[in-house]
Amino acid sequence: MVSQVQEKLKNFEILPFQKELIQWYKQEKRNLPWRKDQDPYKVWVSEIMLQQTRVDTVIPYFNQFIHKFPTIDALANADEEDVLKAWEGLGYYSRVRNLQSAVKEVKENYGGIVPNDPDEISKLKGVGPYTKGAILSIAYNIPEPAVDGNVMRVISRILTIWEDIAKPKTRKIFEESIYQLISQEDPSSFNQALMELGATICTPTSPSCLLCPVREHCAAFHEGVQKELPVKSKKKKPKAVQMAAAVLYDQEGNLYIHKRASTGLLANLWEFPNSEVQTTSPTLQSIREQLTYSLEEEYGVTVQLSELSGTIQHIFSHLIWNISVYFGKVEAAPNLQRVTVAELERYAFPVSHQKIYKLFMARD
DNA sequence: GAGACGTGGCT
DNA sequence: TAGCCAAGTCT
Repeated sequence: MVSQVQEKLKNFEILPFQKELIQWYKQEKRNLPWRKDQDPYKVWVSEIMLQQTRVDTVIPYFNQFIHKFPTIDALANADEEDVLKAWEGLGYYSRVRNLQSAVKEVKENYGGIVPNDPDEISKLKGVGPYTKGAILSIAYNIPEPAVDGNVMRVISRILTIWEDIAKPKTRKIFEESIYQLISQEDPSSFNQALMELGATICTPTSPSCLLCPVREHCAAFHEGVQKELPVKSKKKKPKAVQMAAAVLYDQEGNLYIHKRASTGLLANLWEFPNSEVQTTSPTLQSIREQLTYSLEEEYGVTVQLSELSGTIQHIFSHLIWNISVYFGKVEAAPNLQRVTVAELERYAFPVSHQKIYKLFMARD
């Protein structure tokens, strides 16, 4: 495959391509908050936030995050609670736990300076091949490829690469291509230009080829196959899971919440006590009975739950939660965290449990 | 290497 | 609507 790329690059006008692409980028680039300077820390934070996440979603999170944690030192010294709270609603929460862990590593072992060595930076938690290349090129102007979904889409069209970009090994083909194509003078602009082009012109479904600054270099455009590329195999459907959750409250209006495990789904976030339930159980227990039993077993809480108060659906990338929600008045719940409504806003909740809380607040 | 890991927006 | 997507990484 790599030799195929070499073949395609034989008659490719690399220098004009670089020049036209970079010139377009410098003229048309969006004014984004992480482009105000080249601070490696801010570049790093932005790259982690942007993983699998839209620019428009990231902008307000980035601004608030940098306001709260302006430096490596600030983030290294912060409480994880506060860090997760700043990430609340962004998803893929291990990203920020890894980021804080890596920042501590940089503070302790690299004197607070983000390493500019490919092997050293790769050792940091949460820094994979893409983020490595992005930080090295954008913050340090080192000619390393930063191959994300945009770059695979753009390059697959430019060079008509028909490999399935959903396969992990395919990324290497694009990295090889970029090593050949990347500007040695301005790798930062080159890499960002490729991503910018993918985000604004060379889009997935209907690319605006007539506006493209490098369409004359694009094999897919010349062959009229830009909409057939890139090739990407389909992912399978998320699996539905039946859940039940209880909003427990007491006489004083306190609520009782639980901190999730430190690994796996939504790690270290807070939630209302809940349980997965069987809807196909041979004993045919009702969901409410299963939840009552589970509250007793898991949290030692004995409670008379309300009738079904509502249902929430929450769709993750790999599963679907259908949550039956109940309310319950308790005297106390020793194994759960008691909080006032005012205190609740200091705890980070996944969106699914924010929905549950809204249901509770809307009760009459 | 396939699956886990979130969320909200778009077609 | 159901599916796909958006600047991936870890296990």
